[in-house]
Amino acid sequence: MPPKVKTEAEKQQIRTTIIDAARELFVNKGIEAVTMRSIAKRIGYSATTIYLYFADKEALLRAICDTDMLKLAATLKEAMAIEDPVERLLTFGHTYSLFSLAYPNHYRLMFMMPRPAHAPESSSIIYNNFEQDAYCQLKAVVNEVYDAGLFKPELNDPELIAQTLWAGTHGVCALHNTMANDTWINWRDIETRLLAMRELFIRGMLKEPNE
Amino acid sequence: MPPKVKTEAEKQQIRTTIIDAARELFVNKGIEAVTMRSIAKRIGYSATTIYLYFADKEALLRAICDTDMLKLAATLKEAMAIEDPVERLLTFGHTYSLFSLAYPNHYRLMFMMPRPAHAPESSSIIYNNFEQDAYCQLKAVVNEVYDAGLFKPELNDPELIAQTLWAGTHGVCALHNTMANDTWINWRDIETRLLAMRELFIRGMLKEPNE
DNA sequence: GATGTTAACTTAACATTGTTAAATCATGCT
DNA sequence: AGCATGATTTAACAATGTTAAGTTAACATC
Repeated sequence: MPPKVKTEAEKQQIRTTIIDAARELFVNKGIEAVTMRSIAKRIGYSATTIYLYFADKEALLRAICDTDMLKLAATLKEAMAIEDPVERLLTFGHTYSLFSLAYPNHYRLMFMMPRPAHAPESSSIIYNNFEQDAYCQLKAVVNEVYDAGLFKPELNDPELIAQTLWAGTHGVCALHNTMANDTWINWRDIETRLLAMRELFIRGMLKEPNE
Repeated sequence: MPPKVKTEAEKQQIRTTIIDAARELFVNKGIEAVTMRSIAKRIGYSATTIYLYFADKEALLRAICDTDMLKLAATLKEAMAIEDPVERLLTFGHTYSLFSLAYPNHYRLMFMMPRPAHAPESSSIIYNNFEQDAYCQLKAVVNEVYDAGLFKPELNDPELIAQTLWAGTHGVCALHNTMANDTWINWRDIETRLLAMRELFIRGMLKEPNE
């Protein structure tokens, strides 16, 4: 029973319905549970219908990825309200970490799996846009701390600072994501490890109070 | 033409033949190229023969992983020759990074993909063994620096220090592994980023010369 | 030395996957 | 009424991991 002539808005609606179904499988059953047929069953469509809305599975996954990038950016934006720039930077990083802990599967998809050449125009995200691009936000926060002269004088490349901060935080989150259940390592509590990394940033990047 | 009755050594030989073939596909064609049939073709066996030596594909992959863990540990051991403990620690980390750059596919398999519950006895690696376990080596190096009193006094948990060092280094390596070709980020050179992380460690963890 | 047992290996087959080509089906237009 | 068209499904294909059922050759035993 195909009701005919779908408006563009209705098509978009179906797109998000598919994305939501895929995301649900994804979050609950893990990444390998996302099969085209299972998604289709969940929304009462046939598997091939998905191909009318997404080129292939890869495109669907990237669409999920994009919507969650937007969600991450929206979440991070809340940290922007904090006034003190240093406090804002630290909270920004911690919010990012909490996101990675709350949505481990999304985090893996977004930041731990190889992207296929990633043509930017095939993405619905506008990069270098403050509202949509979390990395852009990070750069902004870092720049404010930098312009306030609060980083150690040896550090003179804000973009490199941002990339180092990201790498350090990502390292804790990613190792936890992958190896939290590996018993051969006597892991400290994840909050402890995040705190240790934050303190490393403070001691290694920020000026001493008297400097 | 099955020549009969294989000694245990011959069986082990076939095991490593399979592993080597799988590794080769793996390194050159990427991780998704490792299909049981392609491995089999490469060594002139039938695909099902592999199942006589490995329970399933997962077990084969973990076997590759294990042998490369050993290779990593052996590589890292060279850094142990350095006398100055701080220099040794830094070189240790850098050697680790170079390994991750030289063998990105192995690195992904070893440290970026989720392990299935990872029963330690199903692994051929002896954990907490200095010769075979890279993390154990890291702990040893960190402990020496710690015992020499060269870390900042706030840092009083060597294992946490080790985990933070690992996380920071892993973060740079893993982000590079995943996103090196993402053009929406103005990546600094990978060597520059590794250096920045090392300097962060130095400034944030080690005592000042005059302390 | 014939015979049967067994280890090593292969062939055939199955279920599941992503994906495409062909068919169906309902609606809107003329 | 009839037809064109878009939305959807069914059927089918190729590839994958994996298992079950053979096949073959070496060894042991009589």
